[in-house]
Amino acid sequence: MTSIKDVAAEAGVSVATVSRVLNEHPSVSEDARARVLAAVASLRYRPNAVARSLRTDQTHTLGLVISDVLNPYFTELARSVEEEARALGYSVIIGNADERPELQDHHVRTLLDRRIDGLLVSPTDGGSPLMLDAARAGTPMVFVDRWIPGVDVPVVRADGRSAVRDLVAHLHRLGHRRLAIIAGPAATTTGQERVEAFREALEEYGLDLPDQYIGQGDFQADSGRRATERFLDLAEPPQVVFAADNLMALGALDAVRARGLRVPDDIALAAFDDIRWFVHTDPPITAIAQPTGELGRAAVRALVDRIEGRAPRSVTLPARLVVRRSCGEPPTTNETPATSEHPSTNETPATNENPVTNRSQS
Amino acid sequence: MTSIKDVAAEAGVSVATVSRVLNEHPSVSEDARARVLAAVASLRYRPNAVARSLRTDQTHTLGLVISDVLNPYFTELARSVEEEARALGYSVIIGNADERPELQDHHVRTLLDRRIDGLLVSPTDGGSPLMLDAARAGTPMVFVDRWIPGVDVPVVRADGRSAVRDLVAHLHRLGHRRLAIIAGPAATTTGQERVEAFREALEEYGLDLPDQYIGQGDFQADSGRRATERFLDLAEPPQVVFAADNLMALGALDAVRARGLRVPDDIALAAFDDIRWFVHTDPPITAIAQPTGELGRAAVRALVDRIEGRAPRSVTLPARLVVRRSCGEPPTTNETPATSEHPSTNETPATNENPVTNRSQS
DNA sequence: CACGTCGATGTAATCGATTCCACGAGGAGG
DNA sequence: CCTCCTCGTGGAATCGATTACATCGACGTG
Repeated sequence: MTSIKDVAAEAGVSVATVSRVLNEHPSVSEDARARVLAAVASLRYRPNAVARSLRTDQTHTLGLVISDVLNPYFTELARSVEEEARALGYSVIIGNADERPELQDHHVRTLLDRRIDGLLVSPTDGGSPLMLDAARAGTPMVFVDRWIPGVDVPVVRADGRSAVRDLVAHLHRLGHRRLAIIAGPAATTTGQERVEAFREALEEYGLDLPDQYIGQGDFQADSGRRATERFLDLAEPPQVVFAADNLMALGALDAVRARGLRVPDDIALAAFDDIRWFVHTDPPITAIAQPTGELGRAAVRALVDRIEGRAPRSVTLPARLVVRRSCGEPPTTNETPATSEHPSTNETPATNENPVTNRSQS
Repeated sequence: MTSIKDVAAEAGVSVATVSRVLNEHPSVSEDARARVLAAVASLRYRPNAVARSLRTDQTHTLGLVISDVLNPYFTELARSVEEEARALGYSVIIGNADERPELQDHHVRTLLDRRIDGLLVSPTDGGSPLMLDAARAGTPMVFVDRWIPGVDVPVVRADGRSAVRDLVAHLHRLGHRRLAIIAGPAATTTGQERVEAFREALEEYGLDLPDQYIGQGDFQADSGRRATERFLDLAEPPQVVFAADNLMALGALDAVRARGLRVPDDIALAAFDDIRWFVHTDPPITAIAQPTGELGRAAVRALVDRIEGRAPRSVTLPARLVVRRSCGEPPTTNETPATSEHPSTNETPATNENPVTNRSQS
């Protein structure tokens, strides 16, 4: 590999001068600069980022540890994170935790070993000592989507509360009274919050959320299937199943289908997280859409602010309800297919406009 | 940050001894080893991977440049790549090219700057000078899924030829005679091959593939929609649309639906690349499934072989037809939902067993 | 007893960059 | 004309590891 010494030799200057040219230091003569650039070009020299990082103690790299790459929500998040980071001059290394705390730890450790400049995490659990230590030790860090309470780290997330209320209003209006939820792991904030929001919304309508209508899931399709089967085995099965993420909704769909039942006629289905495929499932699925792309970008901006010495801000954006047919009513809005937009812009607006239903109370 | 010097001081030995303990060099006394390990633990020391890489000239990192992360096929590929790499002691940095050659180049450049040990690429185009240079310069490299002809780099891919023949047989048996294809970019091997395989299979049945039945796509949903609209505008529209990847199939579905037409009654649809959502679309979509996970793993093994001085092998695995209802016939096999399998093993077997249809000629 | 061998350890060179410091030339100002 | 400052430049230290080489003591063998 050609190094800065080779360039210096070729250009007839010292390595210091080469470095100055490369870093756009002002005091370099026009002559020297030209010779260096010529040498760089002719040798096809590229600076060794490893050496540079060692010296400057910065890698211009962000770590992103997400819970599950196969979940389209996180895929989209990862994509927007990379995009914004690139715009700000950073690279991103993605670690996929697969909802497994020990894998999450593995990635956090590897990323810290590589001396990434900052860490974006969507924690799978309540936080390992490793991660908490890193946060306390001053590693620039931002939580995205999920977070860990009691840790002094900015959080960028969506608030689904109002959208969940819209959903319950919608369901109530359609005559559904027995509503069940497939929850995420209790160790995650999103696992808890969505259940709470759901319960609170039900209370507004005088509805109860009995324990047997709370399925325990782990954000994976399989758990959604099992929880749904259990619901269907009840003496009085729920009329609606609300899955706390898109994969569990997929599993629920499997379970319903395996019994020869139909959505929404026999049982209604709704999901947290909207994904493009929901437009084309049988039936199209009513879902709560997060402003995924904006979340990713905001998270990167917060992290980079922190890294570059500015004060990072926590951000909470609203989610919104997208009504389709899986709960029983044909959509009243005419929806443009998600795929009709350009891929790089196909995300749901952050505004909470156009809720299909007005809530009956505040 | 605590460095090896701090550990040495704490343990009362030299940095050399610390390094030896950490690298399991045999000639270290039991006493010194114990003191070093104690110091490492009490200081929570972690070696600086950047410094280590600079000295040893290896990063234990692979680069993976894929065409489009939002495409579930590539997401799954990326996941299996990371998994196998981790098992072999490597990390993976993913670069998403978004089907844009200049972005692909950006990522290749960044990865090379970081001195990754090897590169896994699924090229979006015919190959930029940058990538070709890197290959010639001896950067360990392996192509996965797509490749660039005329470059001496091992290729790990699926052969869809026989599955495409099975598909055409299936379509022919259902009485379809006017078959169209939405092709991928001509600059990609998969873009070309799938059209060729399709044409050859049609010829076996005495069928023609007129130019107007070849839609030009770019592997993105939007192009699938446009191509399908053009098909539907023809005086004699095709009876079947075969999309060369799953996103274009999604676009095709959009287009058909926007016209108020139904699949398969008004027009049949099939896709290359099977994804779990195809089980639940309306209707479930007949697709050609690649052994995605096995491709990823084989690619990593080939690359690591190359890196560690063994001879890498090109690998070609068969794809297989998965019949669902989108072409007109209820499936004759009872399909287990994709989500019933454990997420880490939910991939299609590499064998070509169980084709629903026997071809009428070889 | 002398010498060679081997195991344990430390010193210092090295990887490829950045950057502090010193130095010389040239220009401005007194 | 001398002094001082600025500009351009090179030498050398530095980042945190690995590793070649030197050293030294203990031990086995002739």
